[in-house]
Amino acid sequence: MREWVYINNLKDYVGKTVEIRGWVYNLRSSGKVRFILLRDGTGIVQTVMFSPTKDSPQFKKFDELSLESSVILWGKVKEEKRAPGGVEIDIEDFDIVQISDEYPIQKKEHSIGFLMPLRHLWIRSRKQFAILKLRDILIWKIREFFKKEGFTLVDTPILTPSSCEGTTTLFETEYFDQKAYLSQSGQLYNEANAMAFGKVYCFGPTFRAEKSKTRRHLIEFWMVEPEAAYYEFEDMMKVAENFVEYIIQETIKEGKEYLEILERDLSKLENIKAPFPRIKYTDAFKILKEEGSQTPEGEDFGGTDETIISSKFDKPVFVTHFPAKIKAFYMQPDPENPEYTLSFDLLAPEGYGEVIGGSERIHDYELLVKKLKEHGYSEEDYKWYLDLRKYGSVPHSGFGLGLERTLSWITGIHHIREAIPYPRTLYNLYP
RNA sequence: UCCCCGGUAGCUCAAUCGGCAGAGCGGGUGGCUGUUAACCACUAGGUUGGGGGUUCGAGUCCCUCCCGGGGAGCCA
Repeated sequence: MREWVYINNLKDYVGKTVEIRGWVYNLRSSGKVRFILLRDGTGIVQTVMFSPTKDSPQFKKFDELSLESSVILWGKVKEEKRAPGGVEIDIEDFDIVQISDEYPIQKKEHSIGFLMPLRHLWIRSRKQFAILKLRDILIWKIREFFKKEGFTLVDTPILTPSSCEGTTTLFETEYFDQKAYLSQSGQLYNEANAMAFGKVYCFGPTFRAEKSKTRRHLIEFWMVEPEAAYYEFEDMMKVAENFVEYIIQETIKEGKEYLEILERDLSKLENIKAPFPRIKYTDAFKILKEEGSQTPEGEDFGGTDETIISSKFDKPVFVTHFPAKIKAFYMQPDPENPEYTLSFDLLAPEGYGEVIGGSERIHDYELLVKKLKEHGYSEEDYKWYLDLRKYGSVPHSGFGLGLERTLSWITGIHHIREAIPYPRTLYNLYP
């Protein structure tokens, strides 16, 4: 295979003739000068050609080009202050691979209703490209953290026989002659895995058939969920804050060039260092009442409530000890007051809301059976899960972090649908 | 599911009290030796989301349906 050079490496080739393979990002011409802005997935470079006559063969070929046409180009790399990016290529020749049809996305504002059905093309745009590059970096940093901390990746199934939390928001599908459900969380399997491997995590897509229609919700989203045996409530909160500090700081370090494209105010992120403030649910409600929230105590917070609480802090804030009746059946009751649980949410600043939900899990067999029944689940369906409390049960804790919410926060974007390549939202299943 | 806003050229939008359907961008043609979402000139481009109603006359008012956007609830 013949070798070619990627645009992000061009500065190493100043003075040399290189081959570039890419797509036309923009075209400009001014009499006897022609510019092709070429993009190749690693960056954009301006290329230029001159001709004393306007009907040279190269100019004729240039005039055939349209936006997003695919092109292989040869030319000499030079430093050029006038060019965006600092280097430019003097075109020696180029081959057209394919002339693009008239490209629907223009270099101007478009409505989201226009762009969403063109998502497969929209991801070529600078901002969308930058967001998805940061997603890649963030995912690697998440894996890196758990690798360093001695957690084992143990994958959990996507097709599952029963629910993890509630049944109203499950996607049901046929599984030969049975019913199966798309996973909402790998947590129950994580608990089994933690009893085998000690410290584990799973990381994959999860599905919630919620009819939610807000900037913080996706139908299909990615969640990373650690779970550790012998880790109690406080231990897991420490993991959570160290984890968040690590993935934020490492991602902004490695993803600087993309955050610049997005014009993200980095000072707000550089401040995200553990430890994070903690506030009990009941105390959070005192704040909410002072601020005039209408949410009745004992209920879960609304999105605006989360924003009120998080605006009191310049770091993410833990809200802890939620009432048992609004939380999942498996959460360990607070020994000081069993109406409450050893649970925690982490609220991100700047209105990005809940990015983590976690808890210590019930490890006592009798108590877990009692809670299962109270929540109306069948003991039969959870037989395997109950086994974990029969064969060497230990205290254990875990949490889940929503990837797209975290990425929205890091990138500073307004709507979560841009934090995943192909968002599944209430009304969007295409493309 | 509920509340609010919207649907006019390929795109983003305008159209005063109900009175000739318009602009910018994009497309096409021509011009320009350093453009930065280039610029200049010319040019083509319309079932005003569908159906019904009121009126001499409806993009505009009324009814209804469809589609989109924003928010709420629920959650990560």
